[in-house]
Amino acid sequence: MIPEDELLKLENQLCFAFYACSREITKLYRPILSKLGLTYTQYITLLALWEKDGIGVKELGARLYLDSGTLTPLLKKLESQGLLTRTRSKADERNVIIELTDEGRALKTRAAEVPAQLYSGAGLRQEELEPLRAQLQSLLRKVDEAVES
Amino acid sequence: MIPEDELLKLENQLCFAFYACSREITKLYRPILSKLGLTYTQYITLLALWEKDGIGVKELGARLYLDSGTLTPLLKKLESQGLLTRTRSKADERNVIIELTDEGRALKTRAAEVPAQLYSGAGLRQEELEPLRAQLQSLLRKVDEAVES
DNA sequence: ATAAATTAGATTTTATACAATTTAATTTGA
DNA sequence: TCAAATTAAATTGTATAAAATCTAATTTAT
Repeated sequence: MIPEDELLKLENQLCFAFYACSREITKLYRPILSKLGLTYTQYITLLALWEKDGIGVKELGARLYLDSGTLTPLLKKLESQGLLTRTRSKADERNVIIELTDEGRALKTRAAEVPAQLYSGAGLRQEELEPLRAQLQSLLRKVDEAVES
Repeated sequence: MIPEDELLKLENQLCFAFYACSREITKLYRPILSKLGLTYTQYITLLALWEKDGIGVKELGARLYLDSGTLTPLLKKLESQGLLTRTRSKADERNVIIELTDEGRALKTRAAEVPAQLYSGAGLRQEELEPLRAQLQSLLRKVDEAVES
C-alpha cells in the first residue's frame, strides 16, 4: 500500500511512465523514419495497411485506436505523397476505401530495416523486451474495455 | 528470433503497445480530471509542481520530458485559471519562475482521490502494477539516454 | 414504402508535442 | 572589458489527438 504522501508523486504514476516512455520512444524513431519521409503516426498507419489494406477508415481506426479526426488529414497527406489512394466504396458510399499504391507497398522493403535500427540504436534487445510487450498488450485490452464501457 | 514476415506486424511492435496504452490510459483519466477542470497534461504538470514549485520552465520541462513549446501555452492557461503565477526571476531575468497559488495548492486535496478512482474504474490494482511501473521507469531512463546521445 | 435511427467520414475546436528560430539576458574568454 | 558564446523562454510552423458537430448515405421498423 502506497502511503498518502507518495500517492501523487510523479514517479509513482504508472500513467506518467507510459506517457513519458511513449514520447521518448517516438523521439527514438524520428531520425530513422525521417529517412523514409514518414512521421511516427504515419509509420504505424502503414504498418497496419501493409498487413491489410482495402479497408475503410473505421476499421483502420479501430486497429490503431485512432478516430477519423486524426486519420482523415493523415491519410490525405499519405495520399498526396502517392503512397495510397482514397476511394468511395460503390457498395456503400459512406465508406472510403484505403488502398496502397505500388509505391506504398514498395516502401515496406525499406521499412523492414527500421525495427533492427531502432533496437540497436537504443542498445535494446527485442527478445528481452518481448515479455514486456505481451504484458502491455494485455493491459491495453483491459484498459480499452474500461474506456469503451 | 522473430521471423521476417512477423517483423513489421503492428501487434509485435513494442512502440505501438506503448503508444496505444498511453493514449487509452489518458482517455481513462479524461472524465475524472474534467471534474477538476484539468486535462491530462495539466494534471501531470500539477503533480510535478505539488512536489516542488518555485522552479523555472526549464527544470519543470526536464522533469516532465516536455519542452517550452508545449509548456509555455499550458502554463499560461493554468495561470489564467488562477492555479499558478509566472514571474521573471530577479536574479536572472531569463528565468520564469512558476509558483502555485493558494488555489493551486488547494486543488491537491481534491486530486488525492484521482488515482484510486482511476484504478477502481478500470478494474486494476495499483499494487499488482507496481513491478510494471518500475520496469517502465528503468526503460524510460535507458531510452532517454539513447535520445540524448 | 418511408420516417427515424444509425452509420461513415469530414470538419471544427481545443489541446498537445516538438523542431527550429528569435529575443533577451548572462557568462566567459582573449 | 567587451565581443562571442551560451542560456532561458517565447514564438512559429507542422503534425497529432480527441470531443462535438455536421453531412450524406444506408438500414430499420412500422
